Amino acid sequence: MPELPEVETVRRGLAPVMEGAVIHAAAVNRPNLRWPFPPQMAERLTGKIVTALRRRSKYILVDLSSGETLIIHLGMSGRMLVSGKMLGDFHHAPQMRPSSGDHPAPAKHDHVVLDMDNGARVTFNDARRFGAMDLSATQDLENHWLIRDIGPEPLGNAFSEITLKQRLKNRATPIKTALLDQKNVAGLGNIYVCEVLHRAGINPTSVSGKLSGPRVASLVPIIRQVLTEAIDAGGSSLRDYRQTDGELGYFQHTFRVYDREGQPCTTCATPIGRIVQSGRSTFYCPSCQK
DNA sequence: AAGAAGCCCTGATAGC
DNA sequence: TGCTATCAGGGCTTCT
Repeated sequence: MPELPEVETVRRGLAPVMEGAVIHAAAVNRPNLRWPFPPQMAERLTGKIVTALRRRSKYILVDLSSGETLIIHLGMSGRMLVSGKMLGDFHHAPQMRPSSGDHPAPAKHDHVVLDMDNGARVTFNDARRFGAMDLSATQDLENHWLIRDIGPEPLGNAFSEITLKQRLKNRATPIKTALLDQKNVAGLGNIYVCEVLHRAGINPTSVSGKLSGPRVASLVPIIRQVLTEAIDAGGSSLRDYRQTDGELGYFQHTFRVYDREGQPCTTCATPIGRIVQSGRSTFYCPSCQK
């Protein structure tokens, strides 16, 4: 579920409580998520200042004063919970130091817990354990095996009509599958690919390499728009989440096609269809998307 | 080489 | 009620 907008929302929620703060204690409650944690992960986190929180594709990057970066992927069910007495005030007064305590009881699947020196607690909970964490030298981050093959950030300058056309040229794979491929463009998942193709009026089964230049070009601003709208929706929900249970990243959002099989298309009222491509559900309007 | 299927993992849900 | 089958999906690995 977490795609680029959800991950960005989580990053923004974590930044005020983590940036500039020291990781006072790190609890690593199991040896692995999808892959083993790096050696001595707790020790390598403890006592380090979080100098910056960044995002690359669906990865959250936690830069540390040690020169290492903690790479976090939420996978499918990963969640971040922020707790602490001064929860609602971190953003405005990050220098305040609430007393420790005042955290919810440990929950099932709380795999990594970071206690910051400002009293905030950041808990990574992931039922399905498709998530991942690793440590990399910050300098070498771009060469990390999880990151090195990822394509351009869709909201950055490196993503353009030219690069997308280049990537799709001569490709026999359906456009749905191509947009899901992180090498072509970073951060899109099943939900937003479906939404993008609906807005673009492109049938998900269209052969990538046979789409006309203008149609491929039209995808670029639509991808940017869909992601930006979702990030904005997430951002506006941050405050609400912090005031309630501190859970980040899963906000109320309505989709035009995703998970709406049989329901009327918002554009033409034709029932939304569902097909399976590369083992994943694709939702689309058989009438609008040709 | 490219494309598609397989796999990991648990919880929610549907069906019996 | 309770069990079982199915599905969800990011992204690496394996197969064709």
